[in-house]
Amino acid sequence: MVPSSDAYLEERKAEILNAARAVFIRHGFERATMQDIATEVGISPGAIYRYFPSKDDLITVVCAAAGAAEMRAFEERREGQSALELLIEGGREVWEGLLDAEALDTARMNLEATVAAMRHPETIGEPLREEMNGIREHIAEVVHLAQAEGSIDPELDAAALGSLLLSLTLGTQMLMVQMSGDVDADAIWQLTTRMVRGLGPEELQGLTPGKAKQ
Amino acid sequence: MVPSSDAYLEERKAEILNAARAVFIRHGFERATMQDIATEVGISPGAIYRYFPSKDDLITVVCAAAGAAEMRAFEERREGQSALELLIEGGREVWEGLLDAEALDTARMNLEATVAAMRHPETIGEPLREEMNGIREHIAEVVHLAQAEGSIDPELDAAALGSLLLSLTLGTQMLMVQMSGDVDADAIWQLTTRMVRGLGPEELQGLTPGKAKQ
Amino acid sequence: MVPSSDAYLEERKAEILNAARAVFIRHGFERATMQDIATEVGISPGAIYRYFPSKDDLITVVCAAAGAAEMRAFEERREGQSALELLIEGGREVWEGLLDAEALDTARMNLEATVAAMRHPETIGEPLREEMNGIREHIAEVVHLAQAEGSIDPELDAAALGSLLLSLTLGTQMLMVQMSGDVDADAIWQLTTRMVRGLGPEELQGLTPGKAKQ
Amino acid sequence: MVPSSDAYLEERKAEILNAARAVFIRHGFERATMQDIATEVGISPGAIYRYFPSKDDLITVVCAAAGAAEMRAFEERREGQSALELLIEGGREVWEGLLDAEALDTARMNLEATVAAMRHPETIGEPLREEMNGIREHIAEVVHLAQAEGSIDPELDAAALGSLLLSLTLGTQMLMVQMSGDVDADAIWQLTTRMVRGLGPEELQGLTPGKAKQ
DNA sequence: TATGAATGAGTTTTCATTCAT
DNA sequence: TATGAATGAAAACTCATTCAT
Repeated sequence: MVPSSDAYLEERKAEILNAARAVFIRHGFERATMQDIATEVGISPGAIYRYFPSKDDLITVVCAAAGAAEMRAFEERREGQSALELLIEGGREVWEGLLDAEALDTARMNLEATVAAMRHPETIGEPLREEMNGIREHIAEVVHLAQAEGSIDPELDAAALGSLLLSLTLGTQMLMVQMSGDVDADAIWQLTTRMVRGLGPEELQGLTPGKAKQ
Repeated sequence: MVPSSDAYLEERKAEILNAARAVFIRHGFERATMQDIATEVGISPGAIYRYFPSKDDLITVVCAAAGAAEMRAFEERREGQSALELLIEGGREVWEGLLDAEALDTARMNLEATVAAMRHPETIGEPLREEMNGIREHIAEVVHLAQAEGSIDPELDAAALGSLLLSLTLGTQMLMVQMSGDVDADAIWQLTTRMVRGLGPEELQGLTPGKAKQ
Repeated sequence: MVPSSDAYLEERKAEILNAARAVFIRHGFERATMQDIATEVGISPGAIYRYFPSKDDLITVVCAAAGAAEMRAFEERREGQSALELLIEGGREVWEGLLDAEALDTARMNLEATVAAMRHPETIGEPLREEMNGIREHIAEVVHLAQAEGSIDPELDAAALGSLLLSLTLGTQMLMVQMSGDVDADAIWQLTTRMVRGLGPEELQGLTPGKAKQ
Repeated sequence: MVPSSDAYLEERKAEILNAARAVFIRHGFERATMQDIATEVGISPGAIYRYFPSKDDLITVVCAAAGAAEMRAFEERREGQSALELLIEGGREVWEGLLDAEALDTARMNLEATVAAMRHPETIGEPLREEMNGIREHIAEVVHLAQAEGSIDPELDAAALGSLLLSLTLGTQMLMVQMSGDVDADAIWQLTTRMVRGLGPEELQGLTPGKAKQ
């Protein structure tokens, strides 16, 4: 890799970003120092400024990345499924992110980003809000499809269900942080699917949650 | 009020605590300065140290207060209700806290406290964890009662439902912060009660969520 | 004791002075706070200012008292003794102060006062200098008497012996502080008397210090 | 000198140390500010922290240096001398330090260090104690040799003489500080040698200091 | 480009002193 | 007179950012 090439610069930038993320999770945005990050990458503090104009900018970019990665899973739609299955399948993919080894770190970064959004409404808050709103609406759309196909009660407030499912995801992350990871996210997810299946228009026929149980 | 009386001191202490809370919500724990807090109370920075030994202590106390206030509502049990109604009624009281004028501030403080818990596991993390665990178990107990009385499927994982409901509350707060308050918390709550009522063993007989509407 | 009487005030003043001395020895002049002293006396910090205009003044007075007490023993001359015995007897009384239970505290205060004298040449340094010079000259006078009576070599530099004996006293205090009291002051004193007695004119012939002068 | 070279850093560190010593002598450890020191070196206060982690550390290092330099002279033994001459020669070298232009500053630093030792028994007190004890024992050893060769009374308490000579040195420094340098240290030294020579077993025959001429 | 020493503004904390009660 | 809460001026220390090399 030629040092002067754009690719080299991009790679270096990504490297710094990763290090920053790790350090930010470890120490928090405010407590983390540029020196910490430089040490993590193995460069000098001054060098960071070649790639990012300021610490605030670094924070902004890390937050944006966090928001973007947040629930990319939702984007991957599968064909040939009922809308209800699509909803549950999408949720499952998101929840997988709450179960893996980095779940706690992801949750911590999410918390940090949310708090940072309060302090920087323009640069961090607004993009995060857009992101979250997008997810919320995306879920609501799928719920609409499920209502159209009859697997969810058409009377039900689709937007509310979108918010509820999103909140549940965020809240599970928050609880994980508060409980230092001692949360049975899988059990919550199993229960969630059961409850969602229970929203059928006729709360009865054939919808046998017992069977659907995990 | 005599300046040297205990009552005066207590009042002053509470005043500083309130100011600190307000300033912390506004600027965050790290960014808020003792000067900010002093200015908010209308005293000199040095005076604060007569009441609190350090900024960290002030943060700890504010967080503890936040945790304690968090869901005191749950403690107030009503007599003469079915366990299911008790569960929903308790939840409703908690959710009222998500609907009032200070809901956003409460949510912000909660977020701050959760992030602070990562940095101070001993002084802030542990008490918060205890608090949250208590609530989680409290809900699980009520769920058990509901299972015993037959209003909730006895096969269901009571602990998971406790975690789920707690997560949903936390997540709604987090979403409110991310969306700057633009969340229809009431709609989420309505949907939640419907979903909980849907957990009955026979998902059918006469459970009319519409009527239960708060 | 009527609170408004002068005697009461004087007693209170002495009480504060004693407390100040104790606190100063414990924490040093700079580190000791007015609050420390007030607590030691059992009064409020503000009350001290009724008796002493400032902390600096308190330090000055404590230092003056230390200097004055330093070697009051010397003043008490005995009659019917030879000048040499007078010298040794006077020294013995001073050295008794290096052997009692409070010797270490006295030494510490002396050190503190000497250091304080560097910072306050006018108010602390000058009186201390006067005091020490007085003692030095007093010893020299006794040495002169001893020379006159023939018990000490008349060629000897009386002023130097005065300085030497004074230095030895100060130095033993300093060493005691450095060694946390682990100094056999009595043995030093025994040796000192022997050396002083060895300064007689007839140890003699051939002993020509003048010539030996480097 | 390249700023990043080790030699540059060492030199800068030494420069700061010297400035600190000067400032500490001028204002005392407590009163001297990091700003004072920075100004003395001609750098910013923050820069000092690149070389020393704290003001306390700076004080500790300055004190250690003072203790170490204290009486290095003693270490330089000469061959072909009698033990008595060795003792007196060693003392003379030490006393030369009490006679030069920096004698007063050295004495002041010594006083400061002794007082600091009271406040920091671990970091300053203990090393100083070790240092002083080493010197005391070193002198006692030489005295033993002198006793073996017959130039000092073998009955004499060698340890006491070690303490006495050390105390005299310290005390002369202390008196110099108290008298603002108005002490004839040379005269004290002359008298000291005479008194030490007077400690021979037979205080008479043939002790010819003239021959012993340094 | 990279380095890392230096800057200097900003923060917490202490404490002599004052003064209303 | 005594009290003790409050003041406010330091002072130690941190760290984002700069810039000479």
